[in-house]
Amino acid sequence: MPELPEAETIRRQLEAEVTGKTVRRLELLHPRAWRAHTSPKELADLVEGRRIVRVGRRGKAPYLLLNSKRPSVLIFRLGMTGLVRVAKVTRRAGASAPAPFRAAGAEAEPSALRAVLTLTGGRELRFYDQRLFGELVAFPTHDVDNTPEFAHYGPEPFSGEFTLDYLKDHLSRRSAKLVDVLMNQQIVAGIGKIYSDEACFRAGVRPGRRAWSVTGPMRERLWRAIREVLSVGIEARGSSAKDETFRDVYGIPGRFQDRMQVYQRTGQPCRVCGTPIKRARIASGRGMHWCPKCQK
DNA sequence: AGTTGGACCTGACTGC
DNA sequence: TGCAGTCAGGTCCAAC
Repeated sequence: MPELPEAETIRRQLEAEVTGKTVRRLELLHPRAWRAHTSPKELADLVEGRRIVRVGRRGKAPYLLLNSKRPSVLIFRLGMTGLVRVAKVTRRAGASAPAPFRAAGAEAEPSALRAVLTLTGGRELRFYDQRLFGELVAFPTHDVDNTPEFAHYGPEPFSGEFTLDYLKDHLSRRSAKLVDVLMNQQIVAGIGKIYSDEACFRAGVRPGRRAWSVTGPMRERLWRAIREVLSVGIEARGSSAKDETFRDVYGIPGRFQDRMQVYQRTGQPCRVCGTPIKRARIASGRGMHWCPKCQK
C-alpha cells in the first residue's frame, strides 16, 4: 500500500526524470481516474501545455507543480494500488491506446492503466490503478497545503512541527486505538497500515492500546520509531510485500518487506523473541499486527 | 466532535 | 475443474 516511503520514492524518481519537461497531452482512460467534481476538460486544462517546475509530496501523495502563465498542481492520489511509471513513448502519434509497458522490473497490468501524460522529450508518465481507489486531482494553485486535498492534513512526520509535545498532546486527547490515531492523516500525514504496525513494534507498544494510555517513555519511543521506520522505508525504496503491487517508477519492487517485523507476519515467530505474531481487526475492519511479548 | 463500521473495488486465495 | 465466498486496505461518509 503506498504510504509515505512509497510516495517519497516516486517523488524522488520523478524529480530526476520529469522536472523541466512539459506536458503535451493528458489522456484519461477510465471514468474513475479523476476526481468526480473535476471534469476531464478542466483537468486537462490544468495540466496540458504546462511545464513541470517541481515535484513534491504531501503525506502519501506525490504531486507535480506545473506552470505556463498560471500555476497548477497535479496530485497523484495512489489509494491502495496506484502506480506511477515513467516510460518512453512507444506508440505512433494518433494511436488511441498505449502499448503495454514493460519495464526493468515486474510488468504493470496493462488493463490497470488509467491515465497517460505525454511529456516533451519522448517520455510519458503512466498512472496505473488496479483497484480504482486512486485518482488524479488538480487545482489552479501552487499553494498545495491549502488545497481541499491537503488543507485538513496534519504535519509531515519529518517536519519541525511534528514534535514530541505535539504527539503527546494528540495521544492524550484521544480514546481511539493507537493505530487509528497514527493512521489519521489529520494528526500526522503519511502513515498507513504497514508503517503504523512497524512503528508500534519498534516502540514496544501494542497498536490496539487506547491512545491516551500511551504514556511516559513509551511516547518518546513511539515518536522516534515513527520517523525511524519511515526513514528505513524510504531507504528501502518502499514496500512490495506479497499482497502489494507497489513498484517504483521504473517498475522495480521496494525492499522494505525484508525488514518487516510484524506486518503480514501473522503466526510467524517474532524476530526478536520467537513468539508468534498476532493479528486482530481494528475499527475499519483492517488488520493490525503485533508481538504479544515484545509489545506492551 | 470523536469514534465506529460500512462502502467502494478487484485480483488472489480458500473451500467445497 | 469450477465457482462462490472471503480477504486486503485508503478514504469518505453515515450513524451513534
